[in-house]
Amino acid sequence: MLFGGRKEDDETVVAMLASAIRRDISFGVLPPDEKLKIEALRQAYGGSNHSMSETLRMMAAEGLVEATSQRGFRVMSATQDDLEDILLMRLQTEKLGLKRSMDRGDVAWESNVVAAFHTLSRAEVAVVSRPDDVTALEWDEACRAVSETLLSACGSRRLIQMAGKFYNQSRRFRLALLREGRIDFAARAQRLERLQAAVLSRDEFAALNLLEDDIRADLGARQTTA
Amino acid sequence: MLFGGRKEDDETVVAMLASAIRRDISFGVLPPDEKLKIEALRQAYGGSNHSMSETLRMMAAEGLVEATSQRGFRVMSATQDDLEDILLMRLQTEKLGLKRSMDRGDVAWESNVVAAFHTLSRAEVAVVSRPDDVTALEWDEACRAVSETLLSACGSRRLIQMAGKFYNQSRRFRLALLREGRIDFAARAQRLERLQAAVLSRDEFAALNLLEDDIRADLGARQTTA
DNA sequence: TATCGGAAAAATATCCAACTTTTTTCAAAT
DNA sequence: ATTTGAAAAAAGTTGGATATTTTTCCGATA
Repeated sequence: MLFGGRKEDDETVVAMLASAIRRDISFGVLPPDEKLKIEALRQAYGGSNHSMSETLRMMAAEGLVEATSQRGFRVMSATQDDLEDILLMRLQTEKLGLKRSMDRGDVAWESNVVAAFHTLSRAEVAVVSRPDDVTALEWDEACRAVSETLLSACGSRRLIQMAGKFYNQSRRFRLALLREGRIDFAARAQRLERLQAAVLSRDEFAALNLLEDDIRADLGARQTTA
Repeated sequence: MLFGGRKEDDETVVAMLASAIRRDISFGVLPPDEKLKIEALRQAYGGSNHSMSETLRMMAAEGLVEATSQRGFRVMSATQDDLEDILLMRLQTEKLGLKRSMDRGDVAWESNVVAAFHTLSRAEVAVVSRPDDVTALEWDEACRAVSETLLSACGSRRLIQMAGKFYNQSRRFRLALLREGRIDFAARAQRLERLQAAVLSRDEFAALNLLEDDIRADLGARQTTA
């Protein structure tokens, strides 16, 4: 475990186990395709065999873990195909969600968008200067919050859920890019600023293109626009 | 339980419980928003409390059941909003999937499509003449098989999963329409025939429009095209 | 040497019974 | 009518026990 992030507040045991394992998968502590043996995990993370079993079953639904009947669980693979598949789904869900939010969002939504972008800009500065795991996690959370906020006015509960799920699946790849120093933060800052402006001025065409660029950059893909 | 559909073949206990409960939710035996108490379900469907708990947690991920921390589970609501949300997601996922399949599908895919449509046409005849629950279930399965086959060549594992998930969520609504005799099977037959023709002749525009019409009709929504 | 088969070991899946904590219910008191 | 708080119900958790399945490994056979 990277840092004993037990939020001993209100969460249930299964939820705590899930977030710990989720984090370790995101950071690659549990590498792709690794077998997840109940007993071993139980000793490493705590909890009973049942709790662990339920946790893994839950994470299988999230797409972070692969379940095979009577053969247990393993960390979801992270091949080029997976990356492209996740990229496709993120583009589809987030673009649609943003479009709908821009059609429906009110002033309160706009304020939330501004707030989320502001938080992110601070997190970007922090992660550039202090690239440890805690900062990385906070940066990633800020990114997620922006995405979530952008979609929050789309009016479709299921679309939001789906987008969140695929964002979670993409975490591993983004954090790997960060670790390898392959993120151009200057370009990012510019892109995010333009995205925020486009969203607030309700320039749908520009916003969707910028969002697409951002998601592609997030996953290390080539840009569409020059 | 409608009919003790235990497939005592290979499935695990949790899988059997899930398919039994899934079916009872689809048929409305377990109505929307009904509280699902572990102990009561355990007695009705069998299995231990853990098996039931895992089953419900799994079904929550499928979107057929709603889980609230420390407050148990209830059958997912089935409001007009839910219907429209599911409709939106089915349109998005299935249209994109079909488009991609039509770009990529080979002759083997075409053969599968023809086969699936043929099976469905037989099931349609059966469900019109003999509208009992078993026939309804077979008809529904044939519909699902067509949808799954249409998407099978789309090249995106996650897209296929999503589409299947939302199809499952829409089952309740389709079966309700069927029960209430609100399905125009003549129009359906025509639509399906035209859809198959459009798909096979790779007429993307026509195919996507027909698919949209079919999904909308499936969920009792107004048609877009006159 | 390769592989085939089957015993041994490991791991999963399941159940039972008890216990803790949280939520819900319900009736009495303000 | 609202609040309060104790009793009841239900969810969450655990440990241990057992059955079933998968994997591993080793010797026999071709």
